[in-house]
Amino acid sequence: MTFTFQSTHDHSSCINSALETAESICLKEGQRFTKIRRLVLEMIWQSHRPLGAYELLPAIKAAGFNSAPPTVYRALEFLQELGLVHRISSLNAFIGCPHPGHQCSSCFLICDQCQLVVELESPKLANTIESITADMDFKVEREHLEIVGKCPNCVNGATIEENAKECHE
Amino acid sequence: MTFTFQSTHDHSSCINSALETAESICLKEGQRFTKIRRLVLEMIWQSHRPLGAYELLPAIKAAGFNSAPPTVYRALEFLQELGLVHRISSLNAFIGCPHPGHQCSSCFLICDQCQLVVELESPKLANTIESITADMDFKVEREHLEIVGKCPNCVNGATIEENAKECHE
DNA sequence: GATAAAAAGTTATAGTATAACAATTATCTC
DNA sequence: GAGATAATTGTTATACTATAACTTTTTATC
Repeated sequence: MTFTFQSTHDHSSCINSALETAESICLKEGQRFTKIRRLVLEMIWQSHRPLGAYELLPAIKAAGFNSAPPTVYRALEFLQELGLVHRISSLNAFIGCPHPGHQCSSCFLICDQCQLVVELESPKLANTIESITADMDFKVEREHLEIVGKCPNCVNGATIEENAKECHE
Repeated sequence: MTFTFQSTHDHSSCINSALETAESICLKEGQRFTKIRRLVLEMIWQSHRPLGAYELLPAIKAAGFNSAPPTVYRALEFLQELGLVHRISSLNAFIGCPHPGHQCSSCFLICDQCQLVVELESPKLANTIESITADMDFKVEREHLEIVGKCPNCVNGATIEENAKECHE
């Protein structure tokens, strides 16, 4: 079950399934899921909050790898190209994709209080984009919708600490 | 008439109307439309391509002002707060808003070949966002949709130079 | 004109990302 | 398995983007 802000959420299964999916996608694409790449993806999936590239460096160093910026940016670039990770451009930060391989237009719901982010696939959004661009000959290659606001937990008065303690650590 | 990738487009009227609108909005809001702010807005409206903050510095310097980064970032922040300018986060660049004051959800059509950008208001997008978020208690504060691809001119084989020569210089 | 508030000047630095080249490791071919 | 090739990682340096903090100047208000 994909994370959608609910507290009832088995996060370790998020991590495991993300790693397994990544492994099979790499296999299918003939790409190597190296230790650094796996480590970076694992770090990113530690939470449903986007992480900055520089926040990943300590873990890389701790694991005994070179921890200069190119190391992490290379891994992130690789993961993004396979659709395993997305960059939230307004935050200069990266988050795991819950449904890599799907093509449907997706959007990001970003809570500006607790920083949790949910990615949703939306056929309706795909339609909207299609209808916005169709009558003007614009050829869409990719799209990125960020919706910023308050997540259900924060709307209902959860403290940031409570939210952090829940599933989405 | 708002710019929508057409070549038949009186660009000097774009600039003038943007500056006049800005002036009246500042007046209404009790804000000062200082020379630096006007200059920055004018520079941004020189084209329908987003400009990086550092690209604005030479013009500021040429006009006799201090051209350290804070100067331009302050002006940009001011203009953004009044809705006169938007930041295209995936490009770290800024573009003039063609319809400041309106609230309807807007999106950016970004040509990755000639760099022209069109901002469109879309009630349909507003609906879509509403329907995505409504049934999950997410309280929307703002949204930002970037659609990247090829604009009609580039789809139809215009060279970048041709496109640059047109209205949207 | 004195005072307060806003804007702009100035210096320094934080944060994000990539270029370029060297060294190492994995893969492929024979 | 040895050598050639390609992919990955190490390493150093630097470019690009943005803001903090404090000073000076300008503008508005009394």
